[in-house]
Amino acid sequence: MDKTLKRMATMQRMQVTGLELFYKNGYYNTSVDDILKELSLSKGAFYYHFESKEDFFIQIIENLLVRKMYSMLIEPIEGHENTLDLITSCFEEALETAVHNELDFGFVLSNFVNEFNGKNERIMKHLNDILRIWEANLVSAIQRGKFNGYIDRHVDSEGVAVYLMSAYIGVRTLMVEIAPSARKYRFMSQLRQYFKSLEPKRDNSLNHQTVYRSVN
Amino acid sequence: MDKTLKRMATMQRMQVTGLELFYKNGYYNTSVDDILKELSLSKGAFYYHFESKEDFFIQIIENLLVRKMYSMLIEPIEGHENTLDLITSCFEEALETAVHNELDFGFVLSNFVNEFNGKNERIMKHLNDILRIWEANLVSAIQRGKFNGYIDRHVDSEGVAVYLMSAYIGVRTLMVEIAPSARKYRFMSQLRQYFKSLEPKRDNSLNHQTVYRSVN
DNA sequence: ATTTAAACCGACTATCAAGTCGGTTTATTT
DNA sequence: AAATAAACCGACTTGATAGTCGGTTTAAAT
Repeated sequence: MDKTLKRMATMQRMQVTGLELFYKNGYYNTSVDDILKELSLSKGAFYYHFESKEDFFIQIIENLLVRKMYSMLIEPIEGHENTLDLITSCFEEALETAVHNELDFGFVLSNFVNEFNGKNERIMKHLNDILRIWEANLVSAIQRGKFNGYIDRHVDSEGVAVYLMSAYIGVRTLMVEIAPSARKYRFMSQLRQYFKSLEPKRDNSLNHQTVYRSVN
Repeated sequence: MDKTLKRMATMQRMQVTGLELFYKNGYYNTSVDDILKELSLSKGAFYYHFESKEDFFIQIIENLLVRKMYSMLIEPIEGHENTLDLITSCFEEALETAVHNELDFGFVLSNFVNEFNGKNERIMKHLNDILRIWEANLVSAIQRGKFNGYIDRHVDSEGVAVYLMSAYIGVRTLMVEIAPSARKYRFMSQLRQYFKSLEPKRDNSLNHQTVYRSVN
């Protein structure tokens, strides 16, 4: 095998397993040896490829977390259809993977925010960057929704974005132990209820209302 | 000083400082010595009063966390006035203490849930108990609101409770680093918007039909 | 086949943290 | 004042864990 390929493959394996264990047990509670044991690799291999445990983690953020966030929570809401529908099914899908105990990267992110807050400034910077991207993307989705007539013009886009992120992060915390599936269902119902209240008021513009109805 | 009093005083001091440091740096990232150093006490004193670090933490939960949760997030919404107003001002107040970097016990709780989830079953049991109490209390508050005519009868009480807890826990996670005050303000606005949608509808069953059908 | 360097091994060091324990101080009782 | 026990001290043990480093294996290049 090509040397560069082998290098990439090994690093990739380490990062994937690393993320799994870091998420499952926490960063500080997972030793480098834990990861290496899982892969039947040695300390030497690890420190040949990575400078330090911290450096390793930052590479995981950049290579895995960021990409997954994009594909799961950012790209799915970039279309020009009804924004609220897009966000609804995006959240629905992300929470469904969570119910099945798969990695839900939105939560992985907030989980790490909790763990590193006030402890590791360097890592926090990377995590906050992703949060900001997520927020910015939601804001522009809301604005698109307003422009296209799916959302009332008087709605505060930033406010909705913060509220959505809050709700998502929070429900994932609540889903970790108690009745994940039931809580997901209840959460999604209330989210729809909330979204209802963001739709254009009748007195505003009948045109957009019709657009909405036809799409629905 | 009375022996029993001295004992209580020392234990109390240890627990208060312990909670502060555990919250700030995480449980696993805070050593018993860190706490003792802060208080100019020794290992001997600690293990004279507590069996282990874990036992110490559970006593903190029972003596400090539970009580504070009650006084900050449970008792304030127990009245018979407009439930939605009660919850609004309760959250408003709790988030305001958070803005000023004081201990916000709702978040302390969810923070610990994140840290111990999958790692320490015994501690998780205690934390989940508190979550359940919070939830049950919210549910009965919503039901009271329905009974008193402040909330629409068709609203799903459990759903609203889960949604509220989610939103609260989530916004606190988001407030840890970026623009806490602005986020609090935006969050509260959207919460009010959401609450508006829970108020009784003037013309009854037809509207609710539409609401529930749009769930697609 | 030989060379060379990347990839990997694993014993070792240094450090830190939980918990132990024999001894000392402090305050109460008699 | 002496006796007694609670409260506290701090050196020590035990067990992790991050990171080091000299040595070995593997595979591409010549």
